[in-house]
Amino acid sequence: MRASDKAYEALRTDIVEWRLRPGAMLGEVEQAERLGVSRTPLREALARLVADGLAIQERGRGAMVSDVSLQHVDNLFALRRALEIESARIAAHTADPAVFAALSARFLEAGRSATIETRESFFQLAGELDRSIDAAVANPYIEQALRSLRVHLARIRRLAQDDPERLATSAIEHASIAAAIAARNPDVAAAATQLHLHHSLEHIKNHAGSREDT
Amino acid sequence: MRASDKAYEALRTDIVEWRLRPGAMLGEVEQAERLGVSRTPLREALARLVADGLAIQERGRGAMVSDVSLQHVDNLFALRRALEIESARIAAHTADPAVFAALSARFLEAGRSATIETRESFFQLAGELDRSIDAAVANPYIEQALRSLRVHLARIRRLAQDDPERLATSAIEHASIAAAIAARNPDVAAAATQLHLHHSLEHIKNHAGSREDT
DNA sequence: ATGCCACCAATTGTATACAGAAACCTCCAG
DNA sequence: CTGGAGGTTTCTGTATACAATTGGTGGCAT
Repeated sequence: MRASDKAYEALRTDIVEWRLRPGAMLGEVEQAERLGVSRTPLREALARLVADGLAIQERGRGAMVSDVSLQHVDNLFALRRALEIESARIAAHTADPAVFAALSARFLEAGRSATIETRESFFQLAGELDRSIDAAVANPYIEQALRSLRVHLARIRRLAQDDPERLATSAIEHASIAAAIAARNPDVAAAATQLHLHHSLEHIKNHAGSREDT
Repeated sequence: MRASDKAYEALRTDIVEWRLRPGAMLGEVEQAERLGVSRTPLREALARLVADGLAIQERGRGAMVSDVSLQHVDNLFALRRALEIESARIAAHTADPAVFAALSARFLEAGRSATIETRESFFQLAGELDRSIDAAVANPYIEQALRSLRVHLARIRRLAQDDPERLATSAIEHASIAAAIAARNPDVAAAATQLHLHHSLEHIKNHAGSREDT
């Protein structure tokens, strides 16, 4: 693996998992020494982070971890609506019903046994649905836009305080999306996605947690 | 201006305007000498092109200008539908009616006097509409996704053989979009955008030109 | 006391030198 | 004549040295 890739992955993970907080300065020399690479590959990594929108370049002072606020969350969900609803629609046209029927069943099962311990496995299952939709959409342009979007979503996930109740509801909503795609019904798939996004956003806005942990 | 920015702009323009054809290899040393910069900033420029999807990294052989085909056009328009329809919808909620009413009138005027000579001024007007919608949407995430999209659209524009008739029709379609936004009617704005995209895609697919010019 | 200018320190931006890896060509063997 | 292996060559990937720009700080003048 290239050193620049290693540096990029490390920095992105640190930012997404809030080890590098918004506003933190990313000095080239400092980060290069911390990650054990030279300034050249680290510079490339920083450029990619800026392109992703995870950092912004502060002229003369280096790169800074970009800010997150509820206003940003609204903006992010507007993009999410545009991309995910259309993706669900397309997937409902092209998907293999068996794959999504199976996913739907697994979501229903996850919804029945939702506790705070199953949180990680639930997110993994949601990731599987994402990948299955990507595969059904089969559109590299949409895929790239979604990949960029999901990085930001993973970062603001920490803003939401997930309780078992919300996880269970979310699982059922995911199950509905998968079921609609399996049924090859684009309108229902779009509606289920829109409903899920609405509830998800409402939950974040109503249960925005403080950031004093970690 | 930084040397890396200069190299990026130069290469992007060369690719968008088909001076660098799909499949062309972009050797670091060769391009660095051609553009009069060192390998380090050129490398950064190449990384940005790869991130944009205008080039793909060929392991061991450097970067290659990415391919364009009718299949890619379909994929690109699927993303365009997702982003532009939602953008039109949002703009119809927030826009200043006066701005878009004026744009609509200018599009109608452009549609009446459409010749092959007014082609460039028409594209400039379309660009103004894009920027006005961006300003109304006021969403950096969507804006970035649209910016990336428009680079690809500018490249495939050369695939379409624009005749005065299509330019006139397109102007009227743009006028409808602007008018719907001015009227603050999201559904009509979305419908007008969808119609425009459909016609635009149909035109490209039916009139795909050969690429033996320039 | 406050505002402005100049200097200084630190950080980014660029260039070049070096190392490692991959592709191509050549030569040999079957 | 064809296939494979080894070497050569050219490329990318990395490190480091140097230059230029910028932000901060201190002093001076008003």
